[in-house]
Amino acid sequence: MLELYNTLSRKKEPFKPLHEGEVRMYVCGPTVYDSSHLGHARSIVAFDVIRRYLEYKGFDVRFIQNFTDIDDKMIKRADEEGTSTVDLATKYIQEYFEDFDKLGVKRATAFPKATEHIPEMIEHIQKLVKKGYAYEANNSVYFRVSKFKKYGKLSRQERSKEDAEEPEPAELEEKEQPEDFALWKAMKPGEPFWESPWGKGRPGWHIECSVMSTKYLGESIDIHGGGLDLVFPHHENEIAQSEALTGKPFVRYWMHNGFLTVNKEKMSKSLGNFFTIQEITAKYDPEVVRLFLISSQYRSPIDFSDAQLEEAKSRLVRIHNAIDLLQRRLHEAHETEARDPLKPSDADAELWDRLMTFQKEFETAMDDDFNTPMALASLSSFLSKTNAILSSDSTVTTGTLLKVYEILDRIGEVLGLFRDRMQLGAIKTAEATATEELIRLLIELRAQARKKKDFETADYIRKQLKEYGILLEDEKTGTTWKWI
RNA sequence: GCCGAGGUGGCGGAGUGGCCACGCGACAGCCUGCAGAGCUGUUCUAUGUGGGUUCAAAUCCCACCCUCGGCUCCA
Repeated sequence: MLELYNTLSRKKEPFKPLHEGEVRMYVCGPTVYDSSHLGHARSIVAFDVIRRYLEYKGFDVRFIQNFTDIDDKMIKRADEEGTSTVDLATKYIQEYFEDFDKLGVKRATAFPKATEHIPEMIEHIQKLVKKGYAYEANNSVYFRVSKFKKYGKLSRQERSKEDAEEPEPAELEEKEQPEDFALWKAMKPGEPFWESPWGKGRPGWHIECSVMSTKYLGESIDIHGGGLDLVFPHHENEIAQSEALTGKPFVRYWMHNGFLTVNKEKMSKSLGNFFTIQEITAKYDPEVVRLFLISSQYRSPIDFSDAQLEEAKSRLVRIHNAIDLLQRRLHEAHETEARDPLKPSDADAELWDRLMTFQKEFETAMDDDFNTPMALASLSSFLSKTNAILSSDSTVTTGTLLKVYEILDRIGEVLGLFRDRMQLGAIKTAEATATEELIRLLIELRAQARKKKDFETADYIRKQLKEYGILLEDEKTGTTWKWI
């Protein structure tokens, strides 16, 4: 039974989607005025794993993530760079996809942009005005917080003392109460604008998520996610805007990820202590970065350091080695069985047993609010056992090995890890085939030298190959090699 | 001030009443011509401090100390 922590109740709750077998989730995406940094990756990867696990559980997941492509920061940055907000957005959205494809993040069902939903936002605001939840002042429109009685139910904050947007004296004068927030902002000279019933202007920040969530997923959705910093005011305001209009619960489960910190301080643009995803992936394999990010539970803070990335790297190598061993045994078993079918042995039984235990442990961990560290622990234990069995003299049938393979593949799919490693019989180019044959020839020569106790030649071959990035490893059943 | 998260071994990180995951590092043994990988074991009588409850507490209660975050843009 899947349980997840709901920020609304501050408790873990059993997860039951609104529509049987289907999950509708919305995650707040970035404002595309600058490169994504590792803090963003923390959030995006966390919800990617959540989404993947829901799919593993058999849910049909509709996953929407927005791009905020118009707001104060967009305008300011476009001005500084002498470009338009549209070009700025195009540039960083493209970069966003490059970064997160690299990190193995699955694409959302749709990536709606704020500027593509202006008419819907205007309509929503008009309805709020009609119902008395919003009012116009000097060509801007504000939400009347005092009218929405449940305001503060998510963040447990009394009403905000300031506008959620930049507090400007002019705005404060326009607003009835300081806690009211902007739904529509009147145009200032030189700014991009859209026509509206209140004159030229642009939407406030919060309205886009309410509108796009409703448009793509319906008035009530299952999961709405984002960073902990969005709880107030962003998500609180989304609830107000949406529920004031529909009278229905906007979101059933609010989920918020913890921060990525550096020296225990939040990684953020304003503190200047951030690393972009491009910087990090230039230094570490994206898969290492991903493993690092999921080695903490998504709600816990996670502290960045090179030592942590190095640890993740070692861990990943270990996982890869275990998979490589499995692949070799599978090929061997396959060749053997082509001649003479293998009988299931005690090793088969034990491996099978461990596999079932592993799968159960993995699911229990993930069912408990997506406890990825515990899930990884079960993986480690299982791989240790697999290594022990596959390194011993006992034989395991292809049937069992294939089952191990299948389950590892499914779990790799949930974590977004090591699946590249698992390609069986990948198609090779002619050059690659020739290279492999040459390497095998050298291994054969070295084996002959070793047989004659000519270790000088044997070590020379191994050393030279290592220089070319090829690592030889001697096993009982022969010598294996891999690229390093 | 208000709201919230957290302090676990050399390090990272789980665990919400008993026997304390898992990983990284270090060391030892097995294996090996050597190395690597792998396995096994040790490091490991770890739970911010002081009290209390209990046969039993990292886990529950009380007090205190410290760190970080939100209340202004932020994943």
